[in-house]
Amino acid sequence: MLDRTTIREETDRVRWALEVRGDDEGLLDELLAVDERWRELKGRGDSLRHERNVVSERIGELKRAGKAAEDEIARSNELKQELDAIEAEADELEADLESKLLEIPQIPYEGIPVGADEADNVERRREGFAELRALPDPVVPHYDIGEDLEIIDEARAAKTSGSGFYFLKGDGARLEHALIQFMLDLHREEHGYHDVFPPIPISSEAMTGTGQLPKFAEDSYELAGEDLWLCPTAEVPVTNMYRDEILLPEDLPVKHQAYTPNFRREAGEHGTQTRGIVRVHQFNKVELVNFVEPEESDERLEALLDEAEEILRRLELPYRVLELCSSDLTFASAKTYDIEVWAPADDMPDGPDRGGRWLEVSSASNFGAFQARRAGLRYRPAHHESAEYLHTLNASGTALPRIMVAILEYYQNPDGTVTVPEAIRPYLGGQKRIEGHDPIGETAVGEGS
RNA sequence: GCCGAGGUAGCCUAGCCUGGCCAAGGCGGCAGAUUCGAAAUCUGCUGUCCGCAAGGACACAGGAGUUCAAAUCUCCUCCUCGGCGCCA
Repeated sequence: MLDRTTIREETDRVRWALEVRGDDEGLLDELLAVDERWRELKGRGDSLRHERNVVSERIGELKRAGKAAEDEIARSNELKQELDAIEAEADELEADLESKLLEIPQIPYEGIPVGADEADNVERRREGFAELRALPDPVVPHYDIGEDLEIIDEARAAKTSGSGFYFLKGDGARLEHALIQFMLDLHREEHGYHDVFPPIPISSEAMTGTGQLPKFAEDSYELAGEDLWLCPTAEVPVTNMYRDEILLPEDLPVKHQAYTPNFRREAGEHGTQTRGIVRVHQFNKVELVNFVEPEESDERLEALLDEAEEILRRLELPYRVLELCSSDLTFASAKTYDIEVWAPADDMPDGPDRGGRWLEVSSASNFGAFQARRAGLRYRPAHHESAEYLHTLNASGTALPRIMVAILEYYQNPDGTVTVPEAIRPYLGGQKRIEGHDPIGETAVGEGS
């Protein structure tokens, strides 16, 4: 969140932020009005409390001297009544202020593209298109080839969990494990990341710290009867693990990575563009989380993007990099790059000129002090007496299902098999191709045919 | 889940039984004095909020209550540690 001083003293910037994000500015005006009233009451309450303290002290003196203090006690009780009324209203206003403040988004960095919707995102680069593999014509979509090879099973997942879930089987499950391990190893060995495996149920407090709550409660799964939510992204537990702590300069930069399953309700997201496993309720992801000193965050975002891109380069998957425009930024982000992998099968109107479509596999964001302020993430700079909020950043490194989609489509062969990208063969015992075969076989499905 | 002990400032600790006299003391950090410079020493500062300021309010895990007055008494919640139980 933004701090109150920013809201008061840099109102124009906050207003600009709401405007370019396409958010309602009414909230800001309400907030300012509430703040003004609150400050007035705060002042009155403070002076009443001061008087009460003086009177109380006097009572103590009188009693110790063995004298009567009835008048003072009466005065004190009177003050208490007045104070109660003022405090009741002030508390109410304060709570209102807090909740409004939590709904004011991060101010985007100057210089980011200003735009009305995702069409205004700016494509920065395309990579990996110089030497493309020879592709079958037509390319079989991942949901079909996944079923043919018996490695993705949505039908059976419907029996255990409903729609929007899938089983990975045989080489599909092995490919998933291989990709996870490959990503973790790469980031650890070459980018200096420290591994973390966090708890998956997450408290409301932590969800608020990174900005998922209170505004986006409907996006996540809440556990019945508990104040806990299923992890929507490892960003939440990993960013919150140092909640209310003050880190030392030598702790920085913090570079943590975590593989977790991620759970999202994705209410209302159905249609042809979401067929298969591109938009599901549960998916695995390796997340990169960074904490840095404020002056380093701009540079770190570029480095973070490069670290995430390295996964695509090693897997030799063609992709592009977008810089998100103001209205497409997430709530807490000041600047975001998206990495979209090329999935050649389904021709979409907004897809690349070679056909197929773009799938977002990573989003690299600089949150500035926005999350740090909410979550109480501070550090004590060398030669300074007071703690300061640090800057948080994160990037997916990367999301698994869409990488799987890209591999199944881009690496497929005319004979219906899929070549394993060289970078991950060591994780599959040297295996070069995925040829399918579920030992349980089709007869066990029992579709009634 | 049961029993017990705890949670005080960036860190360590006292105060709690017996309510009031600024949450004492130490470490660390900052500033000043001293010094050619440093060490040592001394002094001040070292949380949040309101206020132009003077100043004031708040803060002892969180919340509620008792009281003229709560770190201190009462109740509830959370968390940590130890023991018992259960368990992949």
